[in-house]
Amino acid sequence: MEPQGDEREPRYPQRAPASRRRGVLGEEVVDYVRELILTGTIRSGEKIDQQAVSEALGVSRSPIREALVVLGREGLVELTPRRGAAVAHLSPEDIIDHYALFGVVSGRAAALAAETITEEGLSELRKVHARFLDAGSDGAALGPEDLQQLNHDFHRIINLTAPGRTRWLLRHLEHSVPSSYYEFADGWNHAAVEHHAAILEAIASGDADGARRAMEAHLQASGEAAAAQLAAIGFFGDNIRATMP
Amino acid sequence: MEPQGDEREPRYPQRAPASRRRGVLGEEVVDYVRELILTGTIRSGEKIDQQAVSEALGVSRSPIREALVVLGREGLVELTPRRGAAVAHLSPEDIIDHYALFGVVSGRAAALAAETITEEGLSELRKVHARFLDAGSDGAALGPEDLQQLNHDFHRIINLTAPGRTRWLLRHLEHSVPSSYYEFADGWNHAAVEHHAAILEAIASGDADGARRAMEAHLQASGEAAAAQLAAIGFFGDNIRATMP
DNA sequence: GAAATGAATAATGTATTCAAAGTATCTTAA
DNA sequence: TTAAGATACTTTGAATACATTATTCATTTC
Repeated sequence: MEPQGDEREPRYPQRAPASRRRGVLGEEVVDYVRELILTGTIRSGEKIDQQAVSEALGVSRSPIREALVVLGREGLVELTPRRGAAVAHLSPEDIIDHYALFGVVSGRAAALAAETITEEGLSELRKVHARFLDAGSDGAALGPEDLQQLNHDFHRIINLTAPGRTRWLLRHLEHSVPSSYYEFADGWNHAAVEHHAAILEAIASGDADGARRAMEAHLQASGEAAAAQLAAIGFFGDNIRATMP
Repeated sequence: MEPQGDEREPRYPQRAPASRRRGVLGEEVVDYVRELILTGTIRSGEKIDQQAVSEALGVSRSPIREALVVLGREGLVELTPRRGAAVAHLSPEDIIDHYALFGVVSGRAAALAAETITEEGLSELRKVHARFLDAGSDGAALGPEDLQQLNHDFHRIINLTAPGRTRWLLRHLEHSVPSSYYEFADGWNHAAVEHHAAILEAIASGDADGARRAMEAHLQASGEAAAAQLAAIGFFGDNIRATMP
């Protein structure tokens, strides 16, 4: 097939769709392309070749198009009417802003949690936080994915007290941005533990406004860490221009 | 079912796509279906027949599918893997919640406006508000659409001070819910004028937190009005069951 | 008579085809 | 040599075709 220089698009790693079941192909394509974007494999502003993705995944262009429409709605790709799709041109400020939004919505959830969380929920929250705390202090046998999971659980318990639409928006805000906290920075987990402690304390004492503020601060810090991580992997890759005459 | 209903789906009003330009058909279908949902033409939980929509608009099913995927992301439509699309099952509480989210995000924009709005922006805002105020007091020759426009302008000026992603989210939150304020209720404009006055005053005095709270209160009231309007048009149409034997 | 089984029917999801618009290449003139 | 224009090629967006799955409805069985 490629004897010599048939370098169509070696950029898109081939991957067989996890499940061949009809009806979910589009979502799998969404995940695939989103990962390519968030890992910096395809850079900001770069065009997304429908046929290349189609060949890489071994599916037709129909699910590809639907996936690109979804990612367009998420704001990760820009769709230009007759010119196709390209990776959205997102600046570090956009990431910060996105996390600030994430913050005000999560803050609302935290405020609601402070008012309505049950004793069971609170004890669950304390348990998760304790494990998170231990992992940071004594270097327990927890891998970065475990920390990621604990962090996720902490937020999930809080968000469970929020109404459906708030949870729905939180899910979307979380997915359309890098969430691999364990990749953020070295000191990140330490900072996150302190943030979580403040959030937990406010919720436990029924301080809705304090919980809101603590959560907003936490997400703001997360945004800065996420922007830094993205910069590190070349997500904002404007350095291309710097190397070009 | 209709007694002699050999007609396929008389529910979908035929409509010629406004522009035949390639590349925007999908968006037009989105608008069409969204309007059908928000006007209560198709009820909560009702199935959306792709072919019927396709025939009503005179386009193929491809743009229909893309539109349904978009509406699924907006939360107005529920997509079940091999069972197609149905109008999302939204409760009054969901509408209230949606507006509460709208409120916290708008509140962030208002807080930013209080800190960063320019003199020009502030004077624009005062001008728009004055016209809105006049329309309410002396029954000026302003139609409901004009009031709607003035209300929209008021918010737009505030939101212009917000970063790009915040504006982007606000646009989406606004579109996926009824925004015909002039249809809300009789006293609505009067209430909105008072809310706007409070927002304007807080922004003008640089009171970020006050602007945020005023905006949140405004959107919460809007949510209740919107839920009432939706109930009035039968959006939550569970009364069907009551009239059926 | 109600539940269950199976075939017929319809609708969905994906692939494929086709026409229009974009992009690149080549030619020609200034 | 560069700029402009024409032509070939690519890619997109929409339409159509096809295969699979869901739904309906008649028939059978308990």
